[in-house]
This record gives sequence, structure tokens and C-alpha cells, in this order.
Amino acid sequence: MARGLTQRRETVLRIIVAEYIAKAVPVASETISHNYSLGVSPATIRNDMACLEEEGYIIRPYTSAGCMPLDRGYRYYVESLAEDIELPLDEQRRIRNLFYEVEEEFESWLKLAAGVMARLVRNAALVTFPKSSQCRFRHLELVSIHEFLALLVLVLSEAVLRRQLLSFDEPVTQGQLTNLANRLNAAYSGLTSSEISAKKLEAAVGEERVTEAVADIMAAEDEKEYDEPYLEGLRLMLGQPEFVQKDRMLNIMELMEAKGWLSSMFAQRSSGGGVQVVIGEESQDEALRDLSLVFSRYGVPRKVGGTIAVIGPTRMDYRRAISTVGCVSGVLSDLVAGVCHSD
Amino acid sequence: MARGLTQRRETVLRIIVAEYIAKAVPVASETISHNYSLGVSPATIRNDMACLEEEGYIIRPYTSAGCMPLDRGYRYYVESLAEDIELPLDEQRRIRNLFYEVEEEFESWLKLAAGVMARLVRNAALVTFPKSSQCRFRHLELVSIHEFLALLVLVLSEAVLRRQLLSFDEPVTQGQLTNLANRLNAAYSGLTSSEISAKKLEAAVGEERVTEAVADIMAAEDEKEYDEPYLEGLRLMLGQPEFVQKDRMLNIMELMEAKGWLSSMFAQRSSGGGVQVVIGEESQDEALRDLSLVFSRYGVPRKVGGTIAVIGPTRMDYRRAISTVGCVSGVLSDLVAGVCHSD
DNA sequence: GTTAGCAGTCTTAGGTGGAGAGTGCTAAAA
DNA sequence: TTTTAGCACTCTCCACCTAAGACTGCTAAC
Repeated sequence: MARGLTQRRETVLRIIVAEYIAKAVPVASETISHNYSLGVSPATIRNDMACLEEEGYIIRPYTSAGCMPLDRGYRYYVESLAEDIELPLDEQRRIRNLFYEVEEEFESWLKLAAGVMARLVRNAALVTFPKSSQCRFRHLELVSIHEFLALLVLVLSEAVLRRQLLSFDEPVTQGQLTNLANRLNAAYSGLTSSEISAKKLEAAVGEERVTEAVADIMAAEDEKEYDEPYLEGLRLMLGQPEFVQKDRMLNIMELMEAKGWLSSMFAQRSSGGGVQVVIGEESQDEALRDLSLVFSRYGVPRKVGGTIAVIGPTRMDYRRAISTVGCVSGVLSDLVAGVCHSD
Repeated sequence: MARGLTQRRETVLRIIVAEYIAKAVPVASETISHNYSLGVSPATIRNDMACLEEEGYIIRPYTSAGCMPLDRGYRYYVESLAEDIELPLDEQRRIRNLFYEVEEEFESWLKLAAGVMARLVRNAALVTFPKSSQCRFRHLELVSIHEFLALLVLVLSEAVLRRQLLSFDEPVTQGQLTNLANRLNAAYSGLTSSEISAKKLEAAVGEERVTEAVADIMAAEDEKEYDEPYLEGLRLMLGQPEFVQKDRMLNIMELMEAKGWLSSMFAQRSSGGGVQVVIGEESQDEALRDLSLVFSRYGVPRKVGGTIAVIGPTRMDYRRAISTVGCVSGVLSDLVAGVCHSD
């Protein structure tokens, strides 16, 4: 039997992947021959399948069974999808409208984005908080709780908000706090964490304490790669037939609850833009070896950005996932751009 | 055979519940007779078991099998636990210390509380955000994003923080915003939502827009029963043997992701203080019929409070759950009291 | 009221066989 | 050389059975 992928073999491969994605059941040669008009008999398909198996695109669960795609097969399928698969325009518009209906709050947008993606692809979806490359001080506010305790509210660039309780060794009045806040706001406006650390103002009641807290928060903000992300639709993903075994389900949940899994997940994100796909074992992470990831950056390049992703079994509707992620990332980018227009 | 619960039968019932909680396997008469020195033979235990079954405390999965507790049996067991079961003092201290190590931020405490409880009881744990009975205005801040868009940051009583984007029809400068914020802060300090709505200030650029937003946010805050709670340890609960069937797992996850399940969960919380237990079918909610709930209010009575809870299968270690919930609720109450001392 | 003994009941695991699905192979046809 | 038909073969899946094991229910004696 000759090697190499003839045109028909490529078609057969695409059919196998598409069928398997749709049905989650090993694909038989007869199914292909019957449902698709390739003009050849099942026996011919079988020959092609043998070849595809030899080349590592597909595998059979046992001798004489239908075949299912391997990671390499999925990869071929994904590459073979047209570069520009997009959702139909009316669906894009429908999604976009969802965001304009919701209140003008950032968290709502992100949560909505995760929810929308999860529902559309029937898998888990995740959205990280957008983060600026280096955040800048915009504004702070000090609210007295009682005489030894105050609430520090810090507004950073891109509408990032942080708060922290500050306890003082000596009694401090709201008047003093307001005073202090005014001076610090004037002094720190637009500065970065390190610039604030470097600056030394004249000592005043609580001034050092506040400055230190501000610099710490901003430094932490700059440093941390990913905030706690919004994750939705885990249950949709776990409803997929690949997770019949309970331990597999629990493994996934353990993975998701663990800290730092996100970073490992996006470890190999290339610098290239657009929607990217990591299939099963292409991932570094052992725990992700039978999961796939479709993700994209969103935001304003070189200023602020986050990541959105769809997570599912390697048998995932890549066409749908890629187009959905692409659309939602576009919508979110526009929303972000609107908020940090003048930064 | 005589009816009624003799002292020994009560003991047998407690042993059955305790054994079943520990092993998750139907309890045999021989097990009881062997491992506990009741001074009677298995046959006698069997007689007692027959009686307990007749009275609805226990059930057998089939004729001639060991027995397992019914809701009524669990209820008896819970009531029979001493009123004042508490964690050993050193464990209490260990838990308390965890909270003092963490940064002084409210969200961190709540998340930590949920995590700690989940780990200790090996089940799901949940903590709602504390909420004041009627929130009061403390402070607002307006930060210009660009000339038609500003960020409203609102600080309410008990350090509750809300933010919202506001768009304007006409250009507004940061100077105007600061001015407006100062006036509103002076005017609204300490007021409730309705008092703010009632008040009419002289019109100024954007004044109406801001006041309206503030009143809306505060009204929403007053109205909503439960915020999105912190939920941890779902995976621990789902690891329990009662969830071997996948659909049961998915049902639970669906329930948890649904909106409003919390309110239905705590629907029947009595006004009585302390730790409370709802066992299986005692709950109104059909979906919760094989789950139990151990929960408690925390916070400062009549001022601000939230709910913490442990959720698990009816076969749950109630002793451990009750003592843990009691301890954590105490710690959280102290922390909350510290923050809203002067309110 | 309690106990020993034993028959009886139900579950569980392991094994068997037949039906069905789908391929691999071979030899012939195109 | 590629394609096809035909058929033997492999493997799963399901239903059914059996034997072992776990406990109880019952009865009669203590």
C-alpha cells in the first residue's frame, strides 16, 4: 500500500474527525462511505484508514473496531479549517448585543463572556481579568472605619480597583485621612509602583504606612500573571461522554481548583495573535494531556490585556470553539478599549 | 417485640449512625456486637435493629442486609450530640491563627473560611458576603476615564465597595467630578438609599446621573439577599462514595451553578442562633433531598451578617461539621466586629 | 428478654455464550 | 496500480447463569 496523504485520504481524515467530534463513537468505514458521497466503497476507505493509522493520525480502540482521531489527527483538522472561520454575522451581532444589555461594569462583562462561551461550545470557558503591563496610580481614597483603622481604596489604571484595611498605631481622624489622601493623590498621579517607592514625601501621620501599602499593592499587581479567572460551564464539560469515569472528573476538578494551573496552561502561548489551539499532549502539562484549549488574548495591544479560553476534551468542536473565541475576544477588546481610551 | 426506644436501642442507633458515617457501608449486627462492648449477642442487636427499622430510624437496602440510617436516624443522632460539641482548644487556636496570618482583606478572610471548612469536613463549604440590614452611604469617588466616561467608586457601611462606569452626554472634566464628589459626600454621608432618593440637590453637571446611580446601587444592595457566595471543596464532596453515579454529580453541579439556590437553601433557617442542621428531606427543596446542610449566621447581630455553611451528603460527619462551623463562625464574627466597630 | 443455630435471601463477582459490529485479507475486477 | 466484493475473524456488549459470601429472620431453647 502506498504511503502519503492523497487528496482523498485527507478528506477521509477530515470526515473521521468531524464525525467523531459529533458522535463521540468510533467511526466505521461504512458510515463514511454511506453518509458522504466519496464514490468509493467501504473497502477502499478501510485501506485509507489503515494508511492514516500507520501515519499516526488515527487509532483504533482494538483490532477491528472503528477508528478515532489521535492528537495529530485533530491538529491536521484544525489546520485544515479555513483561516477565517467566523460565526455567521447575525450570531456575532446577537452576542455583541448581550454585552450592551448588561450593566456597565467590568466584572459583569467578563462573567458574561465566560458564560456565553461555555453555553455556545458546551464546555468550560474561562476569562482572566485584564491586566496592564505596568499599572499606574490614578487615585486613592482613605475612609475611616474607627480611630485606629481605615479603609484604603486604590484606583489604578484601566479601572482596576483594590482595597485594603490599614491599622494605625495612633488615633487618626477622617479629616487627617482626607488631607493625606489629597496630598498623595497630587503627588502620585500617573506614577508606577517603583516611582512611588522612590519618592519620599515629608513625614505626616500615617503617610509612610499608606505609601508602603500603595506601593505593595501596585507591585503585587504588576507581578502577578493571572488574577483568579472567571470559570463557567465546568458542568457542561464534565457532562461530555469522555468523563464517564469518576476519577477523571475529579482529576479535572482538582486541577481547576489548584493554584497556578492557569500559568502552566498558557505556558506555551506563542506571541502570535489570533485564536490559538493547544491539543492534548501538545501541552506541557501532564494533567492536561487529554484536554484541549482554544484561547485568545483580548484587550489593547501593549497596554492592557487578558486571556479568554475554552477548555474541553480533545474531542471538541474546534470549528465552533475557534469562531466563538474569536468573536468574544473581539467584543471584549472593543469594550476594554472603550474604558481605557484616554490612558 | 416491645416498642419504644430502650436505652440500649438508642445506643445501638447512635452506633449505627456513627459507623455508617465512618464507613459508608451498611452496618451489620455482628459488627456492632464485636466492636462495641454492649454485652449482648448479635441476635439481640438484630432484634433492636428490627425495632429501629419499624420506627423509621433506619432502613435496609434489601431484606437481609445490614442497615443504614434514615433522615430520622440522623436527626436523632444530631440531637443526641451534646449541645456544646466544640473543637479541641488547640485546633480552634490553629484555625484562628490562619486568619491572622492572611492579609487584612475581607475577601481573603471569606475565601479562607470556606477553604478551611471544606478541608476540615471534607465536603463543600460556602460563605456568603456579610451584608448589613440597611446599608448607609459612607463615601463616593469619581474618577475620569475620558471626557464622556467616569468611574464611580462607592464605599458603603461595613466596608462594602461598589463601582460602576458612568457615561455622560456632555464632556466632564476631572475637576468638575471632584467638585461634585465633594458636594455629594457632604450631603449624603450616613444616609440610606431611600433618604438619598428623597433628597434633591441643585442641578449641576452630571449630578442627577450620579445620584441616581448611587441610589440604585444602594437599593440593589439592600434588596439582594445573598451575594455570590464563596464556594470551596465541591470536589471533596463529590469524591464521597454517594456520588458514584455521574448524573447525581452533574445534578449537584447544576444546582450549584443555578442562581437563587442559596435562598431556597436557607429558606427555613429559624431565627434561633447557633449552628443549625437541615437533614435531607427536611429541606423544602427537592434537589437537596439527599444532601445535608450545617450552617450558622455570623457577624454582628442586628447590624451586619452573613451565612456560612457546610454541604454534604446526608451521611456527613455531623459532629465534625457542627464543631467546625461553630468555630469558624465565631472567628469570622470577631473579624467582622473589628471592622465595623464604629458604624 | 436473650441467645445459638440454621435456613433463607439478596448481592456481587466471575464466567459463558451468542449476537452484532466492523475490520483484515484475499483474490478478482477495473 | 487501485478498487472492490466476499468472507473469516476479532472484539465488544449484553444477558444469563452460578457459586460464594454476607446477614438476617426465625425458631426453639435458655
